[in-house]
Amino acid sequence: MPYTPSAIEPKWQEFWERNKTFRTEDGGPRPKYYVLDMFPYPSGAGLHVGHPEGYTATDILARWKRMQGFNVLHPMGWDAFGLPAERAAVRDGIHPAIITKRNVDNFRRQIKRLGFSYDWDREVDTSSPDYYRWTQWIFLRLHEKGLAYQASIPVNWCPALGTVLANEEVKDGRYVETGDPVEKRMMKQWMLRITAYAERLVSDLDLVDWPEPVKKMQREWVGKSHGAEITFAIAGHANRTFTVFSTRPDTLMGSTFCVLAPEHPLVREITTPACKAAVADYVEVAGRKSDRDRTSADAKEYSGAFTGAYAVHPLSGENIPIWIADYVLAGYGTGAVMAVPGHDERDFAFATKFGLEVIRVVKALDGSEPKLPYSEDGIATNSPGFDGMTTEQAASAVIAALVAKNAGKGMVTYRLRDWLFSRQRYWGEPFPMIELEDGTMVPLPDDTLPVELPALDDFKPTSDGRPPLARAEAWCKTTDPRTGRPAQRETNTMPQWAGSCWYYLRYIDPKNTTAPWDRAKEKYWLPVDLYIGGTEHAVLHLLYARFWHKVLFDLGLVSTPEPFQKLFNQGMILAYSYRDASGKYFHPKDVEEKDGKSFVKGTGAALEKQVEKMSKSKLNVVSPDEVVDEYGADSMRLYEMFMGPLDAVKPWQMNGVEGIYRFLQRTWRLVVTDEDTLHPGITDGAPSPELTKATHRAIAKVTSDLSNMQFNTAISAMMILVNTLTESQVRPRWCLDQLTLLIAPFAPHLAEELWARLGHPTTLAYEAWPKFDPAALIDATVEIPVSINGKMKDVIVVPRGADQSTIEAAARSNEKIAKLIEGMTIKKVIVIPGKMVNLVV
RNA sequence: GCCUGAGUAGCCCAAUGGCAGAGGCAGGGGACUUAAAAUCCCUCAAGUAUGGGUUCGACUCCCAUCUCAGGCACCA
Repeated sequence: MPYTPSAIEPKWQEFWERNKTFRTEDGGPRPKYYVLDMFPYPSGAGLHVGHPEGYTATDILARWKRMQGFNVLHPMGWDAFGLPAERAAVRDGIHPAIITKRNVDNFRRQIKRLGFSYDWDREVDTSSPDYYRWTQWIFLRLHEKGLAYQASIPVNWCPALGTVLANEEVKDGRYVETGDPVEKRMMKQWMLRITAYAERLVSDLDLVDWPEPVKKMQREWVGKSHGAEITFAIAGHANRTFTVFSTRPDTLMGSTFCVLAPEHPLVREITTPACKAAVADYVEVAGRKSDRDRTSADAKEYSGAFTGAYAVHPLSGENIPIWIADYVLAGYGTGAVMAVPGHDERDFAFATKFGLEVIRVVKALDGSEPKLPYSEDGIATNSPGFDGMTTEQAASAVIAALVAKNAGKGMVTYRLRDWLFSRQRYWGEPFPMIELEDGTMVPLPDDTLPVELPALDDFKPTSDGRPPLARAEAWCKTTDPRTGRPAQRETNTMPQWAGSCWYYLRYIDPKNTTAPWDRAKEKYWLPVDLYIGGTEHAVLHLLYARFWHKVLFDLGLVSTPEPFQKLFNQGMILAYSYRDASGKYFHPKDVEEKDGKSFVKGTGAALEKQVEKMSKSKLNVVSPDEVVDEYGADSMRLYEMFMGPLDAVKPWQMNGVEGIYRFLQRTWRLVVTDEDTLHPGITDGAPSPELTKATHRAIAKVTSDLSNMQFNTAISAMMILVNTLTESQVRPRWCLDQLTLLIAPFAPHLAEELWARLGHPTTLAYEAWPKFDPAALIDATVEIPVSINGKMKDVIVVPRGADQSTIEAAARSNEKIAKLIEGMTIKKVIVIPGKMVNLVV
């Protein structure tokens, strides 16, 4: 029988399912290994080939670790709450739960076809009441700790979506997912006090084995900065002060004016009558500007208005003017800055525009006076009492002087803001909170959970702008279970991030009905040993999940300070797309390529070929289904790993799959003939030295590549072994067994089938991983390149372990080399035993 | 603008500072076949983005530049 994935793959998938081959026990003598995928949002479009990239990598490692004797936890589930299902529900009039179930079923089907060794008994679904009951439970713990609160704040309101968005979801004034514009609105919202964990979210990054760029992005997101808080009195307003934050307190003596954000609460009060009109105008204009306009990079045009008021410089006692300008952000720090135009680009640009005084208070370290604005560190100057000090010394001295005058102190601030945690949506976790008649918001007791979503058939916000849940009037109207008094349910829901903040914990104990997870099981399984997913979650998901985990840690509910010990980001898979001169895209099946150029089939019109992100509109999406249909799951898996390093961005090439398919066929034919018998060359005898060595070499290479997650080169090593065995008419069973075990994590269906045909009665999922003998890899002789002036000229063969003089003699007596060096003086000979010889002439 | 990462045959990609090639695709040739497909065998090809530097020796280390990808961008 020729290699027929469509026959053997379903067979083994059924076998694994029927025998619960991959069911995981919680505990036992084997060491544990928890390998986790970032679970998918089950979209209506189904899987594309990017999803299984990470899943294949984790599956290979999971299978490999099992063969190495680890107790492996490898689960899968669904991040099932979310906006797309709700929008589809509004559009099609179908309940989001039904849409979600349909999508989940499709995702599960697609994933199961790829033969991943998940323990499906642990599948979780964040939109199931059994799951979100515990999401609500964790929210109550956050609330108890004072980490969840309501506040009326300016929020990012997205009119197109009819909901607010977290700061992280907005970029350049638009929703990052859809590009819909976002505007500021004051609203009462649930907030989570993630800022209380800012310091630990930064410092604990030292505890984990994550890619440096991701750590950096998280550090920058938290944005820790050291400096001083400085209080300014206001001339003529005896009881009024304002506070600024500065990272450069050493430049305080160079502060020639102050700037408040237009929204600063003091603006109205301190503005003098003469300036009132101009200031009011400016506040109005600034308020109307969108975030996008206010921060757009090209709009380097500074604007502002003078309030007429003066601040008292805390050290010099001089009066300096107070301006307002929208380059000072109301939401960051104190919403006010001391302007040091000599040493800050923005202040400099502003001072230039409005003719304000600029003075130098920092010289370069070499004493020179670089052009202003000069924002590097240096030596203080023009700063009575601090002259001659370095930036660092001056900063501490200024802080000390401020402390003495009770006008400031050293301070650390963070860019991180509290997390806006409510959405005006239907398809999310309801808050387990009720509002009493007196307006107080109180938590529901744990034993009333879950607060289930009410049945609705219209998921739009109400006509008066309240969230969809407000439509469920009977549901909203409730009583306080403690007092029996009437109450209203909270109608906001949690954002999609909520469910994904703790799913890795639920996998540990997914069926527990009395607790979110069992403590002993948690202690056994955590932390996650390896977490693989895309870079798109480098900040948001990972920061939120770490925050929740730390809260749970402080509550004694989890035993590790960090949830994910090692993180790895897979690179994105791109695809070729074809576009004609007018910009119209063509599907690859309508394209033919000739001499490296692309043409439309039929018409012959010339096309541009480029590599782009897969997208429907570019007609370049590849679905795993089509690949599995044509080549099988094993080819799909192997090709995804063979394309290149896991973390590289790389283009999908269908004929690359073809090459992999051919490799698997060759592997198959080593063992099975087209007549469906065992290959006649298979023997039980000892393999030849050559085949022994080739096999040991493959074992060594695949093993070390797997430990470094270098799947592409591991596959290459297996190809070499297969090619070597193909050349041989004698096929020692030992070699074939070893090869089958090596390939098992990568192409498990093929491996199981060959394993069975080679006469093994049980699954190879728990067979011991092959061991190699380092001695078997050593050759009796080694080839050593000989170069002259660093250019390789010939190769000599010497016994392994030959000493320098032997090698040098061999090199000099080599016919070709001897001829080349004839008549030349050898200035120097470099011999690295076992490596090379270099003659310098 | 700033910070990362990456540029190696036509393409995807390998190479502890020591023979530029492991593997795959595509191309060429051959065997098998009535023929084709499939299969098997053989084979072609770049000197590593560019310019400097360190070294006996550089794809690898250092500096500058270019291109691409990703992240950040009034955060005081």
